[in-house]
Amino acid sequence: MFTVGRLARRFGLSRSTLLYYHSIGVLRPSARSEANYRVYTEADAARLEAICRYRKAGLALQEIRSLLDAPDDRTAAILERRLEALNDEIGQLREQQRVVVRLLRSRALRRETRSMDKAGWVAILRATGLGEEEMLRWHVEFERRAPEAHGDFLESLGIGADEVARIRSRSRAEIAVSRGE
Amino acid sequence: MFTVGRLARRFGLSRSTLLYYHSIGVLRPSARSEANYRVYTEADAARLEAICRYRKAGLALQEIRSLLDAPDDRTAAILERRLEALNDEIGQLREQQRVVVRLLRSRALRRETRSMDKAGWVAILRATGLGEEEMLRWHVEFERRAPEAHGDFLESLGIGADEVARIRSRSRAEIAVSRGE
DNA sequence: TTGCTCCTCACGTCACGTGAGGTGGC
DNA sequence: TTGCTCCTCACGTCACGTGAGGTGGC
Repeated sequence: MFTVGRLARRFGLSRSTLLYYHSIGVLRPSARSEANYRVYTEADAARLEAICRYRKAGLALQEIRSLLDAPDDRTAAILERRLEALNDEIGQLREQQRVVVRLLRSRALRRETRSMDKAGWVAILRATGLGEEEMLRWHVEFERRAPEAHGDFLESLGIGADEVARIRSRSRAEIAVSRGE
Repeated sequence: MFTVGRLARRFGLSRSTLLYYHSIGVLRPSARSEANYRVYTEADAARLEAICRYRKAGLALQEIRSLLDAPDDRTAAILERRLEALNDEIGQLREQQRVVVRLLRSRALRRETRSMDKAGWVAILRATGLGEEEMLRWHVEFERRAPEAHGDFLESLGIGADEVARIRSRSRAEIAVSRGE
């Protein structure tokens, strides 16, 4: 003999789940106590166990109800139908995965073409009228004012780590020189 | 310039879907006509196209809305999160598949143990007082009155096809004898 | 009396579908 | 006038979760 809360805890469910199961008639308590409490018997618990098994298979509660209340010659057919439905659902999620991957790729592509690589930047700076010396000056200023951002920027151009390190150390050397060290 | 119905048809959606998109603010028409009709522009259509793409990825409409209205540096993160969620969901459905298969197997097993095998039948018939001769007579009767059912029955006992064939041909031979052939 | 469990509504969720009752344009 | 589309509520779906307001047993 159980009350709702006890039965719920025994099966790792919430009380409101059992109240819902009662309301839709898939699991009705065998009796009521004097104080109008729901009283569940061992037979009710056994039924709940079956319900949980079928729920783990993803069957709808209405289906479970008709399955438990009807003779079980339909059970196998229902389970096989569920198997097919699961295949469909998994296929749909796989399709969604493909869509997500495509979206990620197209975004990466767009960013690649939208953002700049080394050649593009050099071209712009040169068009602005900067020579080799001014470009070095530009790196030095960038490194002096925002060294981390400078590093991030260089890496975002797709330059190798060693070249990034070379540019930055050369910039730092120039900074030291300008300080008279 | 489109009205709801037109735009819906163009994208293979229902009118109520667009009404719903309006109500939650993910796609608001740019204007209203004199008669209070929703008026959608090409820009709205472009936005709807993006919405459909993200929906095919299984993103929630709220997420899509914030994704479209915010700068898109969060897009990649959201898509990657969706990819993980999809993996989880697929995993859960696979688990459900395993449960269904187990249920089907256990049902088959239960039926096997509930139903009879050859030894069980022979034991029952022998306990009923039948000797070898009467058992042959029983097969003969069964084969005479319902040959297909006889075959099904023998196969249901898990007997090999060759033994089934032997039993039945012997039964048929007896039938022929009893007819005086 | 204090906690605890119990009770019965009733509303919210998500992405729509489906009327109901009424209006506007060809 | 007849169809057609349009409009705005409002309710239903599925499996619960979450209060709200109140009662019973240790």
